[in-house]
Amino acid sequence: MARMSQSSRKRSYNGVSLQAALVARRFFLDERQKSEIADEFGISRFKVARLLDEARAAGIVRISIDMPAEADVEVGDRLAERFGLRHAFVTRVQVDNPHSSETMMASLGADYVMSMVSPDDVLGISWGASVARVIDDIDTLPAIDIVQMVGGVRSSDLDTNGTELVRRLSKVSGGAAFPLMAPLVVDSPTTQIALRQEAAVAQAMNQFDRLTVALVGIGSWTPPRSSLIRELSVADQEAILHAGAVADVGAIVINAEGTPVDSPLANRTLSISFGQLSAIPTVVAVAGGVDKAAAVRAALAGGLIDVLITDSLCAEELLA
Amino acid sequence: MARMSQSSRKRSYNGVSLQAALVARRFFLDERQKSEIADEFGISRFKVARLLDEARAAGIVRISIDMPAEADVEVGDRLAERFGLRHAFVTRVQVDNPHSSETMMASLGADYVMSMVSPDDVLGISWGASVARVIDDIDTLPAIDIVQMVGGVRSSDLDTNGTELVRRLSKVSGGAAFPLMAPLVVDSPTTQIALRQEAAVAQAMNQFDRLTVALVGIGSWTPPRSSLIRELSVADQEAILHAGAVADVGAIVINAEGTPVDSPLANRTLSISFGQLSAIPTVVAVAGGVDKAAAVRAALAGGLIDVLITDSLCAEELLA
DNA sequence: TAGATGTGTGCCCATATGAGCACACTGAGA
DNA sequence: TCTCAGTGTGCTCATATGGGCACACATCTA
Repeated sequence: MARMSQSSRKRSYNGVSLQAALVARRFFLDERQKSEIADEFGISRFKVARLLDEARAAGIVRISIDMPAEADVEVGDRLAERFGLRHAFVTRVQVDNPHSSETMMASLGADYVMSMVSPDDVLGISWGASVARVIDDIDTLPAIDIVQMVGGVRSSDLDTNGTELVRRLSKVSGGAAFPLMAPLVVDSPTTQIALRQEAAVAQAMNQFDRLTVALVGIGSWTPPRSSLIRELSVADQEAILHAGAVADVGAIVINAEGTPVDSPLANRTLSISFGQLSAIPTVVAVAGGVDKAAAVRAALAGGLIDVLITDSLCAEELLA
Repeated sequence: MARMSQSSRKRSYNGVSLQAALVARRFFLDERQKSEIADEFGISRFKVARLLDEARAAGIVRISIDMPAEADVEVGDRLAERFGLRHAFVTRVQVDNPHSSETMMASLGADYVMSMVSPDDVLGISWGASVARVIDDIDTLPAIDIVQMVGGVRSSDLDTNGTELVRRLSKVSGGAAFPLMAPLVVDSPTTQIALRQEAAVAQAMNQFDRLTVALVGIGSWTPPRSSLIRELSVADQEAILHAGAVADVGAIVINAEGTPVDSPLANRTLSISFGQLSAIPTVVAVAGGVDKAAAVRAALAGGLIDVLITDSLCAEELLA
């Protein structure tokens, strides 16, 4: 209909016509439809679209999203891109209250799991303080099955025990619970094989291949910040460290490249294997603090993780 | 696909989930498509749309448009709504430089005319300083016809003379020019009738019914701020004032209600009539200053104007 | 003057999007 | 235990929107 003069010189404010600004206002602020705006200004809807593009390109339209102050989304995105993660969430560590980041990480992790889990999913969980805190914050879930991915441990207190966590979560979900009623580490491969065949144990471990989502922590070996270490004899610890251990995920110990180390535990643990964990479509890892940076980097290198929830201290170290 | 837990309690930051904020960021900042975002977060595109609605409703998404600092769009909108105008543009008067508003009004008016005129339009212009300044700023136009709507005047200087303005504009447009080669006011109705039939005059006046866009000024009678007044004998002035004159548009004199006054000029002017002006789909009026407020209000009351370009002084008075 | 080139425009058509609906699940009350 | 609003969900289908194209016009060049 209305055809503009061909070479209409643009009287510009910030590089675009006043009209572009007016159109942008109608569109973004008044939320009118483009064709409606076109009618109002007597131009074609295509022109409206082009003016909007112009306005955005020229920076006339400024959009900002209020993020929770505690979440540093920008750094999260950088992390995600750099390490090929689907998502990375970074909580800002407050200098006056270093513990707050743990709370925030838990909250973020819980949010994420609650929002992304669908009724067809099967959720596997490992153990440890970080995982426990996330689970504490999960208060609604579809009726999905919950599977314990690593055996029980001695030293961890009852609350962060895998079996206890499975029970708590399945209560929330209303789905089936698959606790792994066996120690994480046994003394001999024979015992391991025997236990595997126990109905109660097999029932849980048979679920590993069905898992679609996993929630895990990351343990560090250098420096030692891992609940796993405390479960092992000194001899085992030394052997594993000597094999190049940098991190553990579940009970899988990996080196700096993210590949499993040659470890005396190989046939003596009752827990999910490297291959099985790798096969899970969505592995969500929670780990924060400078100490854990090397371990997290190893896990990232191994491609074990799809979603990372961490804090700014760890994130900065990873990006450095 | 992914169906969320029914009563998922929203862990809220500013009333909406963190997820909503993340989705909003992807959509508004990264300009991704909703279905794309849905895939990324593993939710349906409908959910994405709803999260976006939520986020906007909660005020998490803040959009601002950089307007030229001189244009007070908000007041313009209030004016437009209050008086049923299609558009109203208001320039801010700078206290240190009161003349700047005239320049800005001219620029705004020129912008508007240039952007809204299409090749099928026929543009009519009146006369006066404001109109002249707008026309000075018009530097591109489709090849449209330009018609002079009011006859020539004695007192106005050559530059703001209607005929001169028509020539200038038609040069820019490249279309036909229809100057009105006759005095605005003649002494007797007989002369008026005679002139009307002159080919040169009739040629222009026959265009009045074809006009689709008009650019006019508004003259004030109380207080007297009108070039028209200067064209009239004292006797005429007094008769017209006595008849309730408040404003003139072109050579049409109206009262406070916006209806034409009983005037001795009725059969003695060579210019567009009230009815003809009212019939023009888009009448753009340019007038600013506190002095003109009453006159502008009258023109608005009469529904003579579709688009108003004014300054903040006049606008405030109108809205008071 | 004629041709070449560039820019801005509306239009076609595949695709993205929104309104309203039907359904599943929850939680309260009899 | 059953029923019955209330709420949140994905789905259908009409509508809004964007990518790429062809065309008109303006400007430049020989």
